[in-house]
Amino acid sequence: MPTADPAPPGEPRREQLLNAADRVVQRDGPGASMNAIAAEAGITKPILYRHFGDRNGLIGALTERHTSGLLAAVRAALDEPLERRDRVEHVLDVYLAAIESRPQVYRLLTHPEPGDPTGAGNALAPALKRIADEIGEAVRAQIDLGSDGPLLADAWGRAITGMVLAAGDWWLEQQPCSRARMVRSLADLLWGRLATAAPLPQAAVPPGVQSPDAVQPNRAPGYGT
Amino acid sequence: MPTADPAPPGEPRREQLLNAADRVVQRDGPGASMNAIAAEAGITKPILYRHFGDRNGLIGALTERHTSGLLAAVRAALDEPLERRDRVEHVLDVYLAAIESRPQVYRLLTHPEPGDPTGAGNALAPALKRIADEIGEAVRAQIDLGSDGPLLADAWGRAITGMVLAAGDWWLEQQPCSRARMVRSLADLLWGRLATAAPLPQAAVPPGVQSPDAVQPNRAPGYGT
DNA sequence: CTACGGGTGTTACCCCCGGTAACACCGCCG
DNA sequence: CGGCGGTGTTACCGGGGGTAACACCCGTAG
Repeated sequence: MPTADPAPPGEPRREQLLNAADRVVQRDGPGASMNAIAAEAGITKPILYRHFGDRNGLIGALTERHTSGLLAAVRAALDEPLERRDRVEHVLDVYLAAIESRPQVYRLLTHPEPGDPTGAGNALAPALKRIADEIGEAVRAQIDLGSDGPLLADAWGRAITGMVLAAGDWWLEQQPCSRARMVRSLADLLWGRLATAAPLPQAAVPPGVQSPDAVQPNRAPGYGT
Repeated sequence: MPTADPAPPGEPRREQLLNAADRVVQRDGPGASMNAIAAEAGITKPILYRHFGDRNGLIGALTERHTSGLLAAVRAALDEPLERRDRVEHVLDVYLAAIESRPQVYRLLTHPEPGDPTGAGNALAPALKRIADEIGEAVRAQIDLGSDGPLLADAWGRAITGMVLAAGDWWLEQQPCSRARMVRSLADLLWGRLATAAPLPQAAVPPGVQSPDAVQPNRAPGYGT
């Protein structure tokens, strides 16, 4: 009994398939099989491959949908006319709110399939790489970091994104506190509270210690400063 | 011609198999197949499964080996009697040095297989979770953060680990600067340089703006502070 | 000497996954 | 009418993780 679905023409086939894929991913998490997605769409695999080439194509198209919203929200938050601390908190809040509202989608965006044996650089999924670039761009445009600017902007973009990824993952899993408090905690970290907080008494460093042999580079050819 | 290898008894079988697995992972990266590992060891799959149960068992045993070294190094760096900034830089340097010296091992530790469809919390691989705990422990023991201490320690442990993971990944891939400079960049971020650096002129916020509607929680039931 | 048990090893198989080839049907347009 | 593009199918391939069943060696106990 083929053609059970009259195929509403208002929605092109591709969109239908993506919707089906979306449903399966929401249910089974990332790693949903092509068979499962095809079954959910009421069809068989080859059609999926015709439309999307391979699994990456499908997942890519799927993530693209969800990424655009998150990315736009982050970008907007980065350009908000607020004081710097408030702007940073706003960005953090936008991200945490997004992952809180749709955890499965978030997992799809942040934990792509790992398989590829080539090179490195898989810590950040494509969607997150774009966020990292966005943050780097904002830092470069808004903050004066002297001659180190370009390097710091890129490095910090990755660093902050990874920080929020890991912390957000943990927060989502454990729910140890409210979102607002999590936002403040992370902003505090970025604001150097780790550096300025008082030491605990018994942990005080014996006075006179400065910086003996710490951080002696034992490898790495000397380029850069 | 079986029993080609006289099986040196000084090294129990299990260690031999792990060594073979190690070689394959160094060559093929994580995601090396059980067949490949078995072949490298000169045997066939069932023996591997007898010794390690399943793939996770093998990979687990393999990571455990390498993790212990890194973890011990980080722990030692965290307890170094240095000024706080130097201690943090030392920890960062230890991590970056480790991933720099053996990238494939590092990839194995940081990017485990992603497949599991259960819950969330996969952003940090087990090895990194342990590092995160270690950092949290150090923060809790060494720094006075008032009543927020426990929460901040755990959150920051994850956050810092994720930050270094993502930044380290990028640094390893792009090699944009020396290791020492990367260490300084990240420490600068943790030291609040993002907060204190001067704004670029054209990005100045119109005076009078304070913190209007930023960070308005639109979801999340109100627990926590 | 025989019987046993544990460790080592094998072949052959199962199921599922991603991906593809080959073929079939419908409907539209020249 | 003939094509042609889109939708669909069944059947298959190679390779992945994982397992069942069988075979061999060898040291030890009766």
